[in-house]
Amino acid sequence: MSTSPIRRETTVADVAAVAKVSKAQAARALGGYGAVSSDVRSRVLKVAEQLGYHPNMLARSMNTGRSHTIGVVVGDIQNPYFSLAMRAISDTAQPAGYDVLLINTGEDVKAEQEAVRVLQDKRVDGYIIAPVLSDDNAHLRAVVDSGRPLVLLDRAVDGLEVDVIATASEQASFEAAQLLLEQGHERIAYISTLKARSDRYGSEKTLGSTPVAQRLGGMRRAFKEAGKEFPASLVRLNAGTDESIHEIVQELLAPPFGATAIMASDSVIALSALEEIANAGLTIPADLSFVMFDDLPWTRLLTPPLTVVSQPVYELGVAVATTLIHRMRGEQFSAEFDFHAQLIRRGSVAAPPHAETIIKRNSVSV
Amino acid sequence: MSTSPIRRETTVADVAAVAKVSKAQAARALGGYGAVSSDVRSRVLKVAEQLGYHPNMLARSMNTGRSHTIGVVVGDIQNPYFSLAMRAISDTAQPAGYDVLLINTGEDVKAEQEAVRVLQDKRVDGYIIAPVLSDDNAHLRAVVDSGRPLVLLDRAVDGLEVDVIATASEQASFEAAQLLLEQGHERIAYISTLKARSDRYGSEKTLGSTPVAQRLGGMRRAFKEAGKEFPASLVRLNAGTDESIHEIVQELLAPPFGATAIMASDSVIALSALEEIANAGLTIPADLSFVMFDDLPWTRLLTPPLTVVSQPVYELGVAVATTLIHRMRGEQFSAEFDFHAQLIRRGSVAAPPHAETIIKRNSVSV
DNA sequence: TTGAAAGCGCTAACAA
DNA sequence: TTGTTAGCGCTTTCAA
Repeated sequence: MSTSPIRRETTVADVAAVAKVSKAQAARALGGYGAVSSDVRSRVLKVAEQLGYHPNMLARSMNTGRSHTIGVVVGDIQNPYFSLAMRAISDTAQPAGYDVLLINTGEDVKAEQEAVRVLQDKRVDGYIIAPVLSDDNAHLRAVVDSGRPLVLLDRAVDGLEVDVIATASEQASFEAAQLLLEQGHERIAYISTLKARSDRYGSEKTLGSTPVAQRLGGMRRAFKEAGKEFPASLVRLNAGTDESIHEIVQELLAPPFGATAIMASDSVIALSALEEIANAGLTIPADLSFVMFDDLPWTRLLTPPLTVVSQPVYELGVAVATTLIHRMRGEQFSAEFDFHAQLIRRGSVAAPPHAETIIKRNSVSV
Repeated sequence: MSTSPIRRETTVADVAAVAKVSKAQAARALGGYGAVSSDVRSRVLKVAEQLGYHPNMLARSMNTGRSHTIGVVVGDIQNPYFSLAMRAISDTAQPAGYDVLLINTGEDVKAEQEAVRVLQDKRVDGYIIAPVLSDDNAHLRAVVDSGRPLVLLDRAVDGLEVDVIATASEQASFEAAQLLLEQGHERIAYISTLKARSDRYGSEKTLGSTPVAQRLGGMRRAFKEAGKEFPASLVRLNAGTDESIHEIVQELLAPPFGATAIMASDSVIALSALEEIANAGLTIPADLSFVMFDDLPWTRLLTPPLTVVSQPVYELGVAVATTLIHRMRGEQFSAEFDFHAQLIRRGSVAAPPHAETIIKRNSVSV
């Protein structure tokens, strides 16, 4: 072996010595700052190349105070919503010279607090967080107090004045509920992973300005306009696991509740719910109507294709990264992003089984 | 404001001063190493708490040489295969005290080289890489030479003796091809994103020990056992974009090639291909049989449900992280992982349109 | 168990 | 343009 396996990495000092210049000059040439004559620069660079010099970013960061790393905290990187956003963040941050330290919390608040802690210790230059809870913010406040920029993805947090990049979904949700109401549905269920103190949704309870709150707001408005009462008992939160979703769906479909339509808050929930619906032997949309949030490619391949509410997830990711980058650079930045969800009508919504008026109308037209 | 926005972070020295102990003792107490009396420790810890002390990991890493960070390089984090593996890596690394620096290469070799460079500079303790190419390894060799452990995910690289965690897929692929052959298919196409010099597959060309090579090997074996010639002209590589996949599918379906069955190398390809197949007005499995690699939840929801080759992706991720962690700790480790893909027969494979013998058999039994 | 002092590899004053 | 000298915040000798 020509190179010993355990060898010290070459440093600026090594390069400087061989190139016969001062450590400072070598550092300047290597770091690309300060004033260096082209003669010295080329000599230093050549020696560095020969010696296989690689700058130690840890040392550099310690001096400059910038790590050129951003911390991203999400609930579940496996969820297509987040992996797409992550892709966008990565695509945007990389060309700007930032790398991404990714922490997955499994939608657990304690893990999120821990994540923030780690990122602070590692001195990331900025944070992108999709917070689990909207009303527990001590750890997020600590980030803000640290003076490093934080941009929230998807959900705002009560009393925290930071940039929030999210999708306006009240209107799309309104339209979805309206569509269902027009078809004769009244018992419309909504299932979400959103963490809440209770699994049930009380209208009095504030869900903050989370997307879920917006969506329920849109639904309420549709019910109000239709002169019907919003079935708050059909809203289910904390739908974290496959099992819990299966249970929820069973319960919603059974007598006391008897949902005739289900709106799934994201694709992960939808997949579990659809599985359970199939298990129950129900056919969409004849027995049950279905709407899912997020427009994934496979929704078009189902029979019938799913009616969905699409969100500009990639664009959201780009926006959140762009905003953060501007903040980290200390630049003025006040772009107004206007992302809104959009209802895409496909085939999974129809009249409920026993809505006589609708069925009558259908039988006439068919 | 009680706290000035621009303030220096509290350091060990600050804590030491207030606690009236030496910097060294404070550091020992805070860092949890060396010998510290319980009296000093508690005093130091209390002061640290009051002052809101947070260790500067950059400084610590510089001294210890360990950053407690692992670098993960993948082609496309948006691909469910990688996002699931990533989830597994994160779930495994976190409890072991490692964070993840994620770099997405977009399946571009230059980006991969750059990624490795960045990770080296940031002094990650170990690397998990799903290499784009199997025969271009200078940058990977540099990693090995640096003395920090590298574990390859999914694909081996020629001449690089490092741990490789991958799925054995020759047999499952053999069975898939066999299933198709039994049904009367001979013009079986295979579409992959694998980067190759040519889009076409020449049997003489070595694909290294990539999963694709294994899969094609399995298919060849099935053809050989059936006494048929393997249609190498129906193997398509470099299927990177939606457009290219659409084109490939169109071409494969048209006269010169006339594929009667398609095997999609991953879910991203499958989605594009299925879309194009639907556009072409073809019905699966009546007009065309279809097999996809990776068993995603939605494949069960299609009509017909897709016949797939499932891979233990999460387990793969856990294994790759576990292996790396052992290596980083310098522990002896030689667990034999035995991951193999598995054919799951569902409904997307049937006899090709004009296979008289099969059709005859069907019409008897139905 | 404690403390003083050196040093990790780099950047940042300051002089020359 | 160059070099000298201090640090950055921590760990790590080495003595005491």
